[in-house]
Amino acid sequence: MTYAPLPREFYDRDSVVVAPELLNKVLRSGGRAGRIVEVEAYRGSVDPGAHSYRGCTPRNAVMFGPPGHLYVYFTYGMHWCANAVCGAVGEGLAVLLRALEPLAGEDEMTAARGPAARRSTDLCSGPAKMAQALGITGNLNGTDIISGADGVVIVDDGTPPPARPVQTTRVGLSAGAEHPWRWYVAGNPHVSRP
DNA sequence: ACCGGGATGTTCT
DNA sequence: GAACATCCCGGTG
Repeated sequence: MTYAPLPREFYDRDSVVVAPELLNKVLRSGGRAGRIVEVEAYRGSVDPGAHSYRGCTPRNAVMFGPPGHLYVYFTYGMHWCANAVCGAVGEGLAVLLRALEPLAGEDEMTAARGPAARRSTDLCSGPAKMAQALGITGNLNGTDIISGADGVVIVDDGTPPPARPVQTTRVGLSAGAEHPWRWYVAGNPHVSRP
């Protein structure tokens, strides 16, 4: 067991390459951790579904910064979602972390999620559920997930990515919905939707 | 099981 | 003023 943080070179590539390789890595936030089982790639100026499509704004500035940082955004008036920034500075690439299989801190996750989470598959089976379960909000936007200095890090525990991940179109988009840039671990019950 | 609507506030047109 | 990388609850079958 190595539990090595993913290095900068891992993130410094196109998000469409990084995304499927993030499957089966471990996201840790303080004492809570889970295996990444569902991701989506967002691709900047070529992707009308990406927040970064129309260029840098105060909201999406972190997406245009260095890879290996966390981009956290607020949506629908109540939900936070978290991405791993990829690619070179200025490209606006990121991978949305959509679902985890809980590995540690399940009691904290359950407390954070509230009464709606009755089963372990309710804890992190969606991007906003995952952020809520792990206590990730806007105050972690821009933090370094290579050093993990602010408590959030992605590590490799030695489990390889699935040889044959399921690839589909992304969830919840109007623009850019045709691109097949979502991947998940086949058969995993913690995925947001099959 | 599946579907429809409401919550709730930031961001950008 | 509209859209929004969502989720939850209550209806019906």
